[in-house]
Amino acid sequence: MVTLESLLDNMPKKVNIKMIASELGVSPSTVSKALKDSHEISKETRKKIKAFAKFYNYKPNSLALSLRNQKTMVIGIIIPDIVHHFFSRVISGIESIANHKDYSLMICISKDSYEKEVQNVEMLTNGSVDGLLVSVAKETLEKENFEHFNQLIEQEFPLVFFDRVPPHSQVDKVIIDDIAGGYNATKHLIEKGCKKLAILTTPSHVTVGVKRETGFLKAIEEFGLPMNASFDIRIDEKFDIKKQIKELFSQNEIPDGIFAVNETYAAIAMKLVQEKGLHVPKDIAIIGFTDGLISKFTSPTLTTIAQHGQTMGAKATDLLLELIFQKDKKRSPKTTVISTNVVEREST
Amino acid sequence: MVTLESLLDNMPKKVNIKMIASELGVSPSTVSKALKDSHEISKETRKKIKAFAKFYNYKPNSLALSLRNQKTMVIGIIIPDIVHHFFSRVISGIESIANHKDYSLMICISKDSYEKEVQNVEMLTNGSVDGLLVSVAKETLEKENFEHFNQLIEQEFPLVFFDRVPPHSQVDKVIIDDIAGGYNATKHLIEKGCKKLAILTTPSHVTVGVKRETGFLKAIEEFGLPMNASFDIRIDEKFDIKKQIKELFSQNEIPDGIFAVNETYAAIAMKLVQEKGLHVPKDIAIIGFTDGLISKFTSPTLTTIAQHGQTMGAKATDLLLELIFQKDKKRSPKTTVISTNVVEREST
DNA sequence: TTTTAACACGAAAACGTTTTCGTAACTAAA
DNA sequence: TTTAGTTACGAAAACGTTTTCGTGTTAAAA
Repeated sequence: MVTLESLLDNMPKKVNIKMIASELGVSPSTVSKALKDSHEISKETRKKIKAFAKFYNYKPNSLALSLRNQKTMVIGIIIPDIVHHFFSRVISGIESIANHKDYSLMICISKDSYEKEVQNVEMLTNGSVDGLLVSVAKETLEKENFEHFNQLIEQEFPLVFFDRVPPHSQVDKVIIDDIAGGYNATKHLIEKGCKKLAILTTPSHVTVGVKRETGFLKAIEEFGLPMNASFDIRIDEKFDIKKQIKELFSQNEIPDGIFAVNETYAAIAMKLVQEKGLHVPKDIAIIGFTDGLISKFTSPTLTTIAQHGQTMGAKATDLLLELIFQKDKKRSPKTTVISTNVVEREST
Repeated sequence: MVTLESLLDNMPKKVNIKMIASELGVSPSTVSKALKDSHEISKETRKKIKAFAKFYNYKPNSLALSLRNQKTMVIGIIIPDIVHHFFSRVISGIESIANHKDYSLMICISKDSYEKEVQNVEMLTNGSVDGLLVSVAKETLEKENFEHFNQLIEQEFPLVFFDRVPPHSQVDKVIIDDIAGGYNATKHLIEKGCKKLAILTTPSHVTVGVKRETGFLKAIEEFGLPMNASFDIRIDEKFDIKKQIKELFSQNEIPDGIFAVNETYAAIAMKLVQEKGLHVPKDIAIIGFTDGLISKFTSPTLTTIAQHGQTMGAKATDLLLELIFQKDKKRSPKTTVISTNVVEREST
């Protein structure tokens, strides 16, 4: 007679339905049905099979399930960088929704490289995931080559962009209201009495930088302030950031308010201002853009525009799941805008 | 006659080998072989099939491949939290190695919950990944219940722990040399002239906190300094951190040097010291533990013990890949220790 | 002209599931 | 006693690959 213990010894690392079936002298179909409590199978057989399965800690193989069901319960993510507080927060937001609906996450990092992004897209869309969440690599935005995404869209593959999105295209996306953010940041500086505003921004292919500057210029114009061209610094991260920001203070006239389109630029600018012997916010007020950690720990603490990365991730996931479920229906792309708000601290 | 264009219209979203085979009037086996350039297939047939496949952008389905080859080329990761600079760096390190060897990443977040961790382990080990990289949840460490991992180890499932590892167990792991780190941090403070040292640490179930304190105490003893019990603050993050740190300054005697076992505690402590009207480092020197972002932007900047998260991720992945490849061979568990170093800034 | 070898391909099994369909055995109704 | 209806299970196909083995055709050697 075969005891459970002797079976234990014979059983290899991981049991599957076939093994259970042959050990119990039934067919795989019977086991499968029994484990799902199908009334096609007699009570006693069900009980026996379930007990056996539990004892050997049987768990269905997810690859086989995915192949069979034509769905993986996995969401793919492509981000430029993971060592970035904003993106971590987005991922956290994605995870909270995904986890709640029993989806797992497969994360690829493009390192802002076009080639890597293409590879990642190919990798993820060959059956591994049910849908894709993408924040586009800088290099891709520079090249303006979105062919790899267009293919997916043609194939009606569930795809949602977030934060860094392709321009002018009809796609599903979740973005920050960068224009309003830039506007509000600038307005905040103006309300604090600043008259000579500078902006630390990104090269023109980075959409978010451009939009924040648009808001900045809008406010400047609306409040009738002059715009000094040399107060418009576009930082190229390929070179030394500090040096580029220093340009701002090497002129005969210096600003009394600085709007930085991200936290790092703001923090570096603040250090430089202080090194110059000037006081923040008395001599120069500074406002940043992000919801990172740094702002809370600088001296003085940094006023910022909060981006709500977590919300962005959650919304993007909601939208993606919508796409996954009503895959058949024809629909027009949807854009969700996340609004920002000023978090006032000591630097303004 | 069937033209390529007319086929295009008929072709559904994603082509597979079967479709190619039937369109071209050959068998699936022939297609598969042709695509691998097998000399079993004639040159002309090969050329025809490859052209067709390329035109329709055929890519093999990875689920089917994984099922067939019994390997997924995916590494699973379970971490307590992703919005944490250290863990992001570890992931970045993992990714760099994994990517280089054509592995992808599947990331789960335990949120420091035991239950979630168990779910994540089950999810990932049902065929989805070839190996697992785990940093254990706080709750699991508290409960000291590692049954879910023991099962994997019995099954000889490739598994490597990093940073937060199960204590006393015979497992493969990569850890920071926390004792040496704590020792060196303390020694650094002593060399800077501090005599009354305080430590901001974690509850005793968090191994890393305990180890850093062990190093701290070792240095204290070695240099013959007194240890004031009320200078040993164990912070429980369930309550207000700031309030707990304040305890340190509410006594009649206050320390002249503080060792914080992480960056946040250090930064908060520094703020508090300054609020008290005291000077860092003149009145009180502070050293932190981490390689986060905050340290570089506080005023004064924070001296820290660098943890090299990226290196940790890379080493853990190296080890895991080793396990995956020599899965058969019996071997004894290996522990890799990452050494730390003092990064001196202005706070000491 | 027969045997051997090379060539070019197809059939089938396998990876681990689920589900549809078929059917043997038994029970209940006609 | 025949018919109809359950009950309880198994066979087989399907998801998309790869690979082993077999085989019909042709060309070269005997």
